[in-house]
Amino acid sequence: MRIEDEIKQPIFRDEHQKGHINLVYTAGWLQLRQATAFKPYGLTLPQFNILRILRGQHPLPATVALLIDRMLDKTSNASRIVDRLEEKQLVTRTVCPANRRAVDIRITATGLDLLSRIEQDGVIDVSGLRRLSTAEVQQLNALLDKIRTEE
Amino acid sequence: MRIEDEIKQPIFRDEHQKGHINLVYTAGWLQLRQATAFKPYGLTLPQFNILRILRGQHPLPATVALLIDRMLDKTSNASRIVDRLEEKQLVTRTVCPANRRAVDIRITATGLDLLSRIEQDGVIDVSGLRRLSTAEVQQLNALLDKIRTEE
DNA sequence: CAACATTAAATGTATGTACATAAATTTGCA
DNA sequence: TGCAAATTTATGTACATACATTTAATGTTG
Repeated sequence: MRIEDEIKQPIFRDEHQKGHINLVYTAGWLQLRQATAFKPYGLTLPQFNILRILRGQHPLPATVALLIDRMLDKTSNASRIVDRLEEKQLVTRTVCPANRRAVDIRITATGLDLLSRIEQDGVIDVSGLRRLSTAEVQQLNALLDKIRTEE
Repeated sequence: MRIEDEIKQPIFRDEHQKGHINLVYTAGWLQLRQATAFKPYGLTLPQFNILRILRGQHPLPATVALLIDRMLDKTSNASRIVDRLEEKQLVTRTVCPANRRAVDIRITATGLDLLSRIEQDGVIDVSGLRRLSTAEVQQLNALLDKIRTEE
């Protein structure tokens, strides 16, 4: 469906405004689809993303700072997302012995199991961008990188 | 900056996964820029968007249902965003006489003034997509619409 | 070494998102 | 008419986002 119809706005100021709105709307569309897919497993999207970063580190621990560094949303509060994962016993938190200010965060066996179950069920591998060919995705990546070019 | 460097992930599973992450990341980047621009005026991005819809209706009222219909994020809670705008006296709420279930929401003179001040300051007209040519934005719009194609 | 700055994480507060449910009103139809 | 269904908004709860502040540990420097 064209963006004009999705939000019932027939006319945009210009193609750039329409592109901006389309971009934000499409990203939201993708994220809602993903969030819905993870819901049966009791995970939100940020929780899932942090679990995956932790699996990437496993068996080494990650600190909160490392999680923020790798997260898409730098301003989100990794500390509290880890709270939720800890309550569900999907991760552990221990004071880092080498630097007692830092906290070592590790994925548990339960957490690893949950991730593999999600993957076995094929939840992740269905790409939200499957309508696009590889060439089209490359085009998209180039355009997006260009948008974020600083002066 | 390339998305690989933004989130310090050197390798993606495939171009599609990279595109997905790039899309979500870039939309967040755009929204954070916008939110920062509106902050000096005491408005959040959703609040600003609702104010603009109300101005589009002015002097006719809008209902909550109409706001939801035109919002990018259909699941957000328009009622509570209107709460904030009402507290700031930028909008009024009155029971709709023709249908007492509905609520007539109107932008106030203060609200209209605020919007024109924001526009005079040139906050909105600086497009987040100014790095792209018109042809590139058209390409982008076509790709985004294709992503959201249903089976 | 003591004082001060820096770093790492947690906490506080306001707002927004996602979804379920409630309350009031209107509509439709037996 | 009367009553169930549908409509419209508001409210409740859990979680996330955005940003400021606090707490504790570590570094730095006179």
